[in-house]
Amino acid sequence: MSMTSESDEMMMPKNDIDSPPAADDANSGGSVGGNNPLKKGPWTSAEDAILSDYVTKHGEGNWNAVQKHSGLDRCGKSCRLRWANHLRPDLKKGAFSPEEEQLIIELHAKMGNKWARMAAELPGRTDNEIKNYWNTRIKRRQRAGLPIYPPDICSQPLNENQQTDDMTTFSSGDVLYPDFMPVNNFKAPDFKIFGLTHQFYQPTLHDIPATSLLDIPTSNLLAQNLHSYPNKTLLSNMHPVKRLRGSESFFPGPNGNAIPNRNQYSNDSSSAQIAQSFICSSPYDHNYHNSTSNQVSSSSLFPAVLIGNPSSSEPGWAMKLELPSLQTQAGSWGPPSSPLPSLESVDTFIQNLPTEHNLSCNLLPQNSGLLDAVLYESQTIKNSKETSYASNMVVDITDTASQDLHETEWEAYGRTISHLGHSSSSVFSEGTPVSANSFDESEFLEPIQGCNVKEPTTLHPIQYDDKVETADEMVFTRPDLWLVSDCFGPMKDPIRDQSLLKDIGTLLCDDLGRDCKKMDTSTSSSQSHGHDSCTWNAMSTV
DNA sequence: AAAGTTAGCAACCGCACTGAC
DNA sequence: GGTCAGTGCGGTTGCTAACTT
Repeated sequence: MSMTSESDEMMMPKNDIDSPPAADDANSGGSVGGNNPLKKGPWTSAEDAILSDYVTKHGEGNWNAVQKHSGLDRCGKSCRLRWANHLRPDLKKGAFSPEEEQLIIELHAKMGNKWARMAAELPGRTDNEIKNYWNTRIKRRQRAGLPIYPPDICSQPLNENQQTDDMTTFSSGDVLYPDFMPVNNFKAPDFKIFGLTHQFYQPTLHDIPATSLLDIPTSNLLAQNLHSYPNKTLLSNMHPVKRLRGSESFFPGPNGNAIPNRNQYSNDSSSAQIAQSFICSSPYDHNYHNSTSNQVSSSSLFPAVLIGNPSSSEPGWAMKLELPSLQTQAGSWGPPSSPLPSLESVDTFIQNLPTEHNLSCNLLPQNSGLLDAVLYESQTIKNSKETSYASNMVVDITDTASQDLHETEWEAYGRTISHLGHSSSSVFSEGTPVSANSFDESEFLEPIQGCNVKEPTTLHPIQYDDKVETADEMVFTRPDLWLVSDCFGPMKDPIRDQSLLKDIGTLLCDDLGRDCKKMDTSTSSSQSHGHDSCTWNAMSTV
């Protein structure tokens, strides 16, 4: 098929011209947008000749001048497109070769929808051409029920340059997760932050409140995260439940070891049941601590991933599977046999991370700056050993009555005033948009509190990294505190750290509230998937 | 063979962003 | 800091060829 200019010499589509051209408009030298009507539609060979001649004589650039001086009734942008996509002498015509197709797949796996960058890697090919090819390919494979990325692509380790590139693009907010751009109200950058979180501290998946994860359309999570891991392609053709069944080592445990899938997920229990298990079984469920290596509480698994929606076998399911995003890193994380990064690889990754400050600056694309302040503040406080801490709240965190303390603190949490003067009390009441599906306070608190009630009277040691954190180092049951504990290491000074953590938690929640406010205005119509995405945004940021 | 449908492609549009002035 | 040109990108439209009924 050809729609080249050779065939459209006589073609004059009905919409070809915006308005009837004046006889001598072409040479009037009128400015763009003036009285000079601009032609639209397919280019004729005559126009091509004019444009080619002009560019040959004057070179590329200043495209509006082309329209002015060449006599073409085309806007500069159209001229540029025509030249770039069809008239450039170095353009390669015809179908993509298998090598080119392979390269496109690989490039897309690395770059996502960066068509121009991909085109730069494919001499003679244009970004538009690649985009059209890719979109067509997606549709075709979607129809066929095939994964977009072949297994060999998914399992290919990335070279160091790629990793570096990914690190730099990490902050750009538009590279790593291009394909899970807002889909069903789930924003890609949030996941990015989530991924970072797991790199920033040791991957403790139970840090993420099940409630927030449950909000995310399963297909998104599965597709955008899990299936970005090396053997996602294999998984993508499986029923969500079967994936769990088939993935022997699917999620990293608290110490980075893969957690074997639980047998209970091998049955045909509905996703709702599974989801319920996550809601009720939080990180604070003592079952976690009592879990054997083969019998891990569902809370310690990556919750939303497991909440596979059986209905996700719809086309959209496959569609969302081809997400390069995390793959760019996941690809470097390990062989296909270990879908999630090994602890070693994560450690390596962490070692390559920039400084904490850089992290906050570069790796949190959507941070509002408040998190920077938090990190900066925390580091400042952390570094000033001799500084007496402002907080006078003396808490014996090893107190056997810690459960009461937890609850008390949790209740008081909303009233905490941070060092920056932010009050978190308004986080949910003011900052969070309240709707039937949105993330409201009670919805958030209840599961957690309910789980807090289950706080074991006997705290079991938790294997973390190379050390065992004892109960008195891990008394906090709030996810934010737990997280921060992970981030900043074991608490050496319980009093100081606790106050610090409270501040950070408060600030983060304030940030959450601010984000929610912003998003409330922009996503008010897209809250049909449980909690609004800002919830996930904020929580994943945490 | 004709009509209807679908797939693929070229082109356009709108928006966002960057860099030069 | 504002304006403009250029660029990149996602989404969409419109057309034609191929396919189906």
